Amino acid sequence: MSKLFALVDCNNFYASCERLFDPSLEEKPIVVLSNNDGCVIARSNEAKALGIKMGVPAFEIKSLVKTHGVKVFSSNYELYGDMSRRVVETLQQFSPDLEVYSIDESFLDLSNFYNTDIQEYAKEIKATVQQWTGIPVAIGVAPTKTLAKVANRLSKKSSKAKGVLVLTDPRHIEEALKRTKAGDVWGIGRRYAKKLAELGVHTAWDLRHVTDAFARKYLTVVGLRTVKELRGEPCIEMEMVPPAKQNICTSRSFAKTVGNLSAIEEALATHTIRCATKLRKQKSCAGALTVFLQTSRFNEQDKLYFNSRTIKLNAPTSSELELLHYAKLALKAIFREGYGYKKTGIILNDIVPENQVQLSLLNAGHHERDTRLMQTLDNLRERFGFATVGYGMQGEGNECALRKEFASPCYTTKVAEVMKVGWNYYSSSK
DNA sequence: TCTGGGGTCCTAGGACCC
DNA sequence: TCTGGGGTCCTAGGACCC
Repeated sequence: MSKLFALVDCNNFYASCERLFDPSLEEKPIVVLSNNDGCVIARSNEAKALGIKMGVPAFEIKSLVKTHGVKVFSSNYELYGDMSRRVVETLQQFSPDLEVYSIDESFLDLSNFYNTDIQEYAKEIKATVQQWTGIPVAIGVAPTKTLAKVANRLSKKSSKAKGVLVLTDPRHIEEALKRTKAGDVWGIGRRYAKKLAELGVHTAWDLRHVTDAFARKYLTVVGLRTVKELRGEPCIEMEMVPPAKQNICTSRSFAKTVGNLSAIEEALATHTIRCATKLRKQKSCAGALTVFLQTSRFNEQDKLYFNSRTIKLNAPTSSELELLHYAKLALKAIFREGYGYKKTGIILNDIVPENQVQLSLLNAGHHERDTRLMQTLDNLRERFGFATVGYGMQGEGNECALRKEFASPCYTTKVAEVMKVGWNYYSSSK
């Protein structure tokens, strides 16, 4: 039986979310900025029409913002996460076989609907999401995921499609691939697009017709899969259950450069706690951690520095007390006086399911006590917000604090009662 | 002055083993 | 003196995604 996939993609997702709470923003240019209000990561159609490009630094669009009254927002990931969940819940009404591909995209397996009027069905999905969540979406439907991506993209560009495009007829597929640049195909990035152009492959239609050997040689087995998918042969399966992450990372840039160790320690402690929380959420333990520290990539006069340190743990753990202890050691090992640092972060590696961790007699007692404490902390943070419970080491200084000049109002106010546990809790009690 | 954050997969090459 | 070949594991680097 033939396969059929839909890709549902939220239009200008973050910008659409911000617009939801303020109807006066309808048809106004909106941009959403990255952490630290650094660069543009989402734009409404009106902002795109002004020529504001994805990823440009915020300071470069200042005059455009002023002259055209562009509404600027700092990013609010809690809001976007919440809206994303509502969109997914709505989509689940239409097919139980759903893959959440990213915060604003989901694949639906519609193979069982092959003989129904798929165009009408897709239109109904689009209208329902709009009505239930207020988020506009575009839908592409095709026999493979890669072709569904192509369809989705064209559905937004064509005024006739109005956000819904079904590609099943071979003549329509040919037309679509001829109108799509090779570099706009899912899996073909900037480097490959350049290389392909040098080899005479310019459109998705060209790419569909390269030989397997050519694809394998220049694009590896991954690219070969892409080429086959363009031919209509499904190679990329639905992933209904997201696999556990093999690496978990938390990092942030500082609003200003920072030179002293204790301020960086505070920031790293917060990153470590966030990272450990993600780790426990997927019920895993980490066998190693990597801490990195770097100066700005952009400031050419200043001395550049990047360094990282990996520490293997005696046994996999999800205790943030233990992780904090080693993160601090790793940071100390790579910190050098005399630099203006811009970013630090932690990566948890060698991740295993928590129920696979062998308890040695040595760490068993510690482990049980830590596990109970971590559960308590997770519960408190879940109920009252992440800032509820911290440690002395996180400090109150905000030398490394994020800049968020354009935050939208906080509709759900959180209780912020700070309970302090000493920085030395772990090491002194060991 | 001001430039994000968080992931995955593949390949080539070196170390090491028999 | 003769100096092979196959396998595994690990890591760094490069490519991609949103």
